[in-house]
Amino acid sequence: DEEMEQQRLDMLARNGDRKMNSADEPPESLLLKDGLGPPRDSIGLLGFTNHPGGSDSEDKKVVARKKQKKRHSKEFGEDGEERPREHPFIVTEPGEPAKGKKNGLDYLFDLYEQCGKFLEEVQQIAKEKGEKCPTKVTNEVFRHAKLTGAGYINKPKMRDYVHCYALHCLDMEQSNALRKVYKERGENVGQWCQACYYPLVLLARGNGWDIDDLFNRNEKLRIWYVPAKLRHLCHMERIKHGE
Amino acid sequence: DEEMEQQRLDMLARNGDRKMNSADEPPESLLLKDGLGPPRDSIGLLGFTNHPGGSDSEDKKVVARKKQKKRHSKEFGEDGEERPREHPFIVTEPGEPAKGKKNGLDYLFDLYEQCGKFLEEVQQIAKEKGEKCPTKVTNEVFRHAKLTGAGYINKPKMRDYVHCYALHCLDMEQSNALRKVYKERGENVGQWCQACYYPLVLLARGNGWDIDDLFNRNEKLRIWYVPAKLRHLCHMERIKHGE
DNA sequence: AACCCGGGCGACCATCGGACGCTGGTGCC
DNA sequence: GGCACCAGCGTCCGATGGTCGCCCGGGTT
Repeated sequence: DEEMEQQRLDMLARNGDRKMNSADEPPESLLLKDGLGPPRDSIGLLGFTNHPGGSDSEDKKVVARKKQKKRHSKEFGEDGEERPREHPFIVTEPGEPAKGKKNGLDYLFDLYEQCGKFLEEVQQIAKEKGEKCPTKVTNEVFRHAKLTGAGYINKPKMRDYVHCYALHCLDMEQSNALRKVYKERGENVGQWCQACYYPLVLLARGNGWDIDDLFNRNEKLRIWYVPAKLRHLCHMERIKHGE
Repeated sequence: DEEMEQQRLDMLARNGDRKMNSADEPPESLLLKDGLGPPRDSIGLLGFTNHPGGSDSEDKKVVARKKQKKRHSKEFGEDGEERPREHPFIVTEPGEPAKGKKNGLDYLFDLYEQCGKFLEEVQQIAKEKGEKCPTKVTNEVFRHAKLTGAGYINKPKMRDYVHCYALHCLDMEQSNALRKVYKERGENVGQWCQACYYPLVLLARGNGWDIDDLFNRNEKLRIWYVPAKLRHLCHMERIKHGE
């Protein structure tokens, strides 16, 4: 059980790998004006520049990840249709179009709405066929989206930003404010993405630490799995704040 | 799509493998007095003594099932604790104790209540640990039951009789009547188990063919997955009855 | 004791939810 | 053009829901 807690910490920490430049580290106000905001790293989201030095005997199973090989044939046609990668997202304010070969956050959030539509189609089809009817965005929904022409939608992308969409749904004011601040600072998408966790943890605190309930009560959010990272952050804060 | 329908039929049919003795085939009244009851096999539950002769080129993937080896060491102790198999169920009337080395149906249904309790424990634990909280009887619940001393509970057993428990929950009158009839006939558990499907299909019909809704509205049933076979039977009947 | 019926549940499988880091697109100099 | 940054998403993985039929318990002869 203690061992599991350590694994969870490791997992959460890994995200801190993204380079942390201490020189121009943003002030705490980044977390938005509330006096509630703990100092930047107090819940373990950042820091841990690398594996915590303490226990190097703890190789465990977390280590060995097999080398991934992308075929990406490059050599002539091969089979059919290699989709070019989508343009990266940049932090934009609401209504602001993305400049250059980039996509804005309004577009990102629209993708979630599209998935909702695809889910409804999958549900309709399932009911007609007398098959089990999903209540969440499942692999089947992503498959259906891809086959139905939305090849630009895929599971890992949508999973990466679920919590950002959650903030957008649960507190658009705060979501918009966060976008504005991060845009003006010139922060990259990764930083903004990380920053979205905090306001959500605060929202969860105001809801008796029940993040699942927060998701389930919201019409748009109900169909998305609560990201494990968000759930664990809420848990850790609850413990730290003394239940 | 047509191919899938065929696979479904195959699957449903396989159950008919249980020897069908045409000599002493029970009369249609077996289905209980309602005039609604179609003739015994009209929804494809039985019959299909073996693979439909039509397409033998259709080896597909349905065929190759690997040889199962049960270790069942037999040779002295080996490791620890080989649980003896539970006594088989027999059809009993409500309140009737099972004779001989058998278990009665009241006991069977109690197992489902026990699983409900184990689920509640797992939910409590999950909430305390800030982990995802199951709403259904999952593998985790079976694991918890086994570890917590209910070694006589296991997944395939509980799955085998979910629809019987469903009938018990949704229409105890009819469930009790069915038990009585099958008991008096001296039918075995397999026959009774099969017979439980029909009343449920009828119940579903009275609920706009929505079997999931029937499960979800019932306090006790909500935690059990709707068996695929039951869902498909409802679907086939809906189609046959002209939507 | 020998036999056969029938069903308990071990073990398997496709697919799921979930995660991570390799490529390679992109902007800057 | 060359390079460094960084994030899209291919690909992997443990575990899940679901299933089937082997093996043997049990009643009968």
